[in-house]
Amino acid sequence: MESTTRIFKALSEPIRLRIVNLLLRGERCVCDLMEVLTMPQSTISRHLAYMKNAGLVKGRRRGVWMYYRLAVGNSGLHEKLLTILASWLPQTVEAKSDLKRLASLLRHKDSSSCQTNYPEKEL
Amino acid sequence: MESTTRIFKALSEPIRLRIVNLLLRGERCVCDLMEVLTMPQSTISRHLAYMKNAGLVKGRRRGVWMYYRLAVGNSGLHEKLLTILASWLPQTVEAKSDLKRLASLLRHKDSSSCQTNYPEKEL
DNA sequence: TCTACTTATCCGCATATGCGGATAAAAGCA
DNA sequence: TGCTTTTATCCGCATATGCGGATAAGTAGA
Repeated sequence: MESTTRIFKALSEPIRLRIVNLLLRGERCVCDLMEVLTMPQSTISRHLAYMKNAGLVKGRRRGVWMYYRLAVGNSGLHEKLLTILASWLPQTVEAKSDLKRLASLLRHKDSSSCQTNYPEKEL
Repeated sequence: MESTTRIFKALSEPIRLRIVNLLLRGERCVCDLMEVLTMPQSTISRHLAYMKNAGLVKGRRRGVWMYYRLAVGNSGLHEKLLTILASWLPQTVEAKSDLKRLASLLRHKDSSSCQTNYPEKEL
């Protein structure tokens, strides 16, 4: 029950729900997240640390970049939560506008900056 | 999104999840909740006020007693949350023991004290 | 109205957490 | 090693929230 309330806490800030929304489309590095969400890097990293501690996301280092992705649900509740978030989040105005900004960012990004090896889901 | 994070916050304390669990079986007055959860009345009332403010529960006064019940989900997400909580909560040890204590309380309760008019779900 | 019972709110206190600038740490490259 | 880039953590500060005893408010009955 404690681990469940930690997940709920991790979902209790709008900015963190927006991060979840972005990670639903694949892993992202901190620099992309801060650009899309237009928040200072320390703020983004702090939220990611909080979500990681709650078991909501996982991080993978690749060179200087840290890529974060959603952790697969390790309990029935966690898994179902991700499912309903995946169906609900994209309807929200914040999510839609973030995804637009992300798509534009990926289009114009310098190819020498952070890239993911993983196939992206459609934006 | 703001209203959603308020619901998540309302679900972010173990004691509040235990209240949700009890309310899944029907409405309950504050005095029953404080007895089952063995917490002081001010603590129970404070949590109920928080949950009510988040739209998670509703209160109904009947004489001196206040009966609280789960609010029906007014958004798709809210509704789905209640559904998965209803399937997950009863599996937890805390929920099981609370339901036992509730059943025993209802058995031995003085019939002159608070009663509900609504049919109870099976304990 | 006075009293008893139930619940809501207030109070002081402690902790958790948010913010964002500043600084430290990690990694890669020359 | 020294420099650059990216990310993590630290810092001081402000706010939110938890706790439970004390008190206020609401209700019913004598």
